[in-house]
Amino acid sequence: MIDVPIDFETYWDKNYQLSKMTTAEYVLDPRFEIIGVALRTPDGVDRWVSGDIEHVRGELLRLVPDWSAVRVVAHNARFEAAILEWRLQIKPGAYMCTMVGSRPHILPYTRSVSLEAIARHLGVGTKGDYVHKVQGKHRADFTPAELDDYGNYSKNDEKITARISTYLLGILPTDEQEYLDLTIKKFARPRLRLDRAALVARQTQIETSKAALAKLVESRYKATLKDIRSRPKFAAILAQFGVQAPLKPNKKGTGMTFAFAKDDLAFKELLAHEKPEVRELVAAKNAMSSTLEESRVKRLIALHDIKDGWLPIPVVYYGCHPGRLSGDDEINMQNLPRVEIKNGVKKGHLRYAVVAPEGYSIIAADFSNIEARIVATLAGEIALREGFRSGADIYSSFATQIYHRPINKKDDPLERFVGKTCILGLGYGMGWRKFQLKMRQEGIEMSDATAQAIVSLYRATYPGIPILWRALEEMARTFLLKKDAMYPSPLAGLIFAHQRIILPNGMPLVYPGLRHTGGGYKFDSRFAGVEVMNSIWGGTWLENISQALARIIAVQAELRLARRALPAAHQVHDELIWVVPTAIVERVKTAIALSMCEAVDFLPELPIAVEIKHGPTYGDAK
DNA sequence: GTGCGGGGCGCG
DNA sequence: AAAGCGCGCCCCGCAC
Repeated sequence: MIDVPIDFETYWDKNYQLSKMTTAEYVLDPRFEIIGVALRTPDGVDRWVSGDIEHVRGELLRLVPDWSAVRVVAHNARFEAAILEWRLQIKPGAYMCTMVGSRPHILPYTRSVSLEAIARHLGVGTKGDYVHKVQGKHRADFTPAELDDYGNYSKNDEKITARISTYLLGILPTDEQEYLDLTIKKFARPRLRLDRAALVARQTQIETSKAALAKLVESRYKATLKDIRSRPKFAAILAQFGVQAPLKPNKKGTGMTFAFAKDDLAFKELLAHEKPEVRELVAAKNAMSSTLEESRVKRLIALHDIKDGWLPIPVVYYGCHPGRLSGDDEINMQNLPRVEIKNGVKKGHLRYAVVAPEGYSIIAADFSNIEARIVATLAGEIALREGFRSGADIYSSFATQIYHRPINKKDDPLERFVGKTCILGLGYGMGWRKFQLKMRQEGIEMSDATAQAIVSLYRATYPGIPILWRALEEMARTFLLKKDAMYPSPLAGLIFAHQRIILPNGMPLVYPGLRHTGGGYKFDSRFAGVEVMNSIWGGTWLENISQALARIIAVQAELRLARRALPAAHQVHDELIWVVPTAIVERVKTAIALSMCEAVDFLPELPIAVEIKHGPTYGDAK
């Protein structure tokens, strides 16, 4: 595979530009026009090709005879991939993106992955600003000399990209390079489709119910849905019925704010208020609080219409601190509402609109409670670990200890739920106050003493877990705070070094600017200035590490299967999604199960279990 | 009009 | 503090 760095320059103006629309919308827009493209051809020459789309395509095919043997290198490769594949019908063998490839090691220190910021950080050149001079300029508007200048600017960007790539490829393990490529292809080569009729039907349902709500609110309360949405206006409406709006401390702890969230207990209580008007208003507020489905259905219909029904999935490699993917391009395909019935309301309609093409089925495979299993294994809690391995009902077992009587899934769903929350939540150090609150929000009342007792019972039952929190703090104090420190720990091959934990796949979990202050450990936030800090302690570290290890395990499985001709269409953290011919679904499910359950090299004792389902739609595969 | 912070909600 | 954590997008209100 030979690397070909490439940089497209395309028409843009005030309203038509990438920063104001999604990649798919921009590239497939009628206004789309290639001004030119800079690339380094396999003979090592940097070139600039300019002309109409047929000319560009012809030249790219002439200069690079075998694109299947090429890895395209670009800064924001999702953009270059969309142009190459959707506009020029050119399919390279692989992609390398310097923008997302910079996220694991460099972003923690630059807080920006712009070509300019990364180039400055690495000292590999300075980006020009010619692109800002060409707003609203079509190719035909350029004089030959201007086009030449633009070509030189573009070649400079391409060369900088090439240097950044050389650096990154030197530090990114080959598995990660291959995985990064798969994330670009999830977008460029969609395998899932959208069911337009299902989307429109759902949209109509939503519109109808909103219209009915608007009518009701207007006739009874002389208010609009906008008034309901506004916190101060809603408070004023409540006051008309003698209800003082519930308050809670704001997030910064600098004052009070209205407690109008669906899980705020004081707000929830109003759902049982003696006045039917109050109950109705609170229900209306709740209905107006989530617009996810409404806006998402719009976005999906638009996507359906610009890409012939295909669903390109924009995911960001290393979008999250511990390495997981994040969403992008105005759509987060990792938070579609689940298929379930909550408070008597059916959810998950959008998942039924994500479908397999004719003759194909969707397979969704989940790692079962992978993080809790990792925690048990890292902490050396052998009984817990082996309980998971044997398929025992862990949640019921712990609930049995809480309630001093045998609990089982069928007869004691509530008690088992308490046990489940403990096993999944208390491992990261949740305190009894938050535990009690969480339980209350689920409708389970619990005294202070009971909540304290349950949290203590958890820590006493699995003492290795609190010990692990302590050990992580000790290793942080000894190694993460010290320059040039390097401790290869016995924990899953984790190496503790200055401001970072090196994971068993060689990738870092970075804590930039980590320091110990009076209030504990803090590190610079990725999302704001240095003055904004994230706090961290043993429980947080265990959470970050477990999530990072779970991510590596999922990626290893995804790569194994991709190499066996089963590239995943989508991934949601611990869930992998494939689209396969319906005729071979059962065989493929077996192959997937075997591969996903393969022992993990850096944690051989980890018991793995998967849950695999399939159906014609994503909703059915749950 | 645009950008930004806060509160909120969805998923894992 | 023996403290669950990780994201992206939405809307509102407000500053400029």
